[in-house]
Amino acid sequence: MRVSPNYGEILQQKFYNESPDEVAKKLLGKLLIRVLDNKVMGGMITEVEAYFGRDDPASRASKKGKIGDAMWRDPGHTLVYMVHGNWLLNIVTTEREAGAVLIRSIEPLIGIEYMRSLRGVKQKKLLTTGPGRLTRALQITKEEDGIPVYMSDSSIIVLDYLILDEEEIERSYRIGVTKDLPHPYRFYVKYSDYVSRKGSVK
DNA sequence: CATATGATGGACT
DNA sequence: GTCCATCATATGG
Repeated sequence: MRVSPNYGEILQQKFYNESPDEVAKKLLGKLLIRVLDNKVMGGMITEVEAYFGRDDPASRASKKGKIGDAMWRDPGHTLVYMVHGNWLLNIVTTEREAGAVLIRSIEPLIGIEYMRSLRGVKQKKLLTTGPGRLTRALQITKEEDGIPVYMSDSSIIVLDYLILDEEEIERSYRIGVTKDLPHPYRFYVKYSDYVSRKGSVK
């Protein structure tokens, strides 16, 4: 693990213009920033999942509807939609193929008390570990759908921070999907406590 | 309009 | 581990 020489800089749009699994791994260790009511909150991305276009039975892009259509948006834009009563935050990847990265967990670093007030939980661990918990702590809803995360005046931004080595990244099958691919597409920071579930693929 | 379906979370045994 | 409240979509009558 090392700190990126570009620490603190906004990741450019081209960062997202790769396959979902590549972008997912690269996003681990980066900073997710949320600006709301002249306040700032966020933390380090610790857990993500990659979703592809066609040939991915778990992806909404393989089905009809506006969520699937949105996965053909420009890279680096948010994609927010509701599942099981929770808003889920994704970032759209490649311009050529449908795909997105689901942000599942972050380690709270900035504006922790503000996030706590929005979530109403005592434990820091329960603040932002889990895709639904994360969006509630950062107050992300349909209002935040389609935002470019590479623009400095956006309300959701991703900044450069850490660069992780391969061996610091654990992988497993995606959580909660009914039909998964025969390949692990969930990635998380191995030694982080801020991960919704541990466990790897054999 | 009615109902089924989740990329979930929280309460509970 | 199990159960079920949750609610935006999709789909069928």
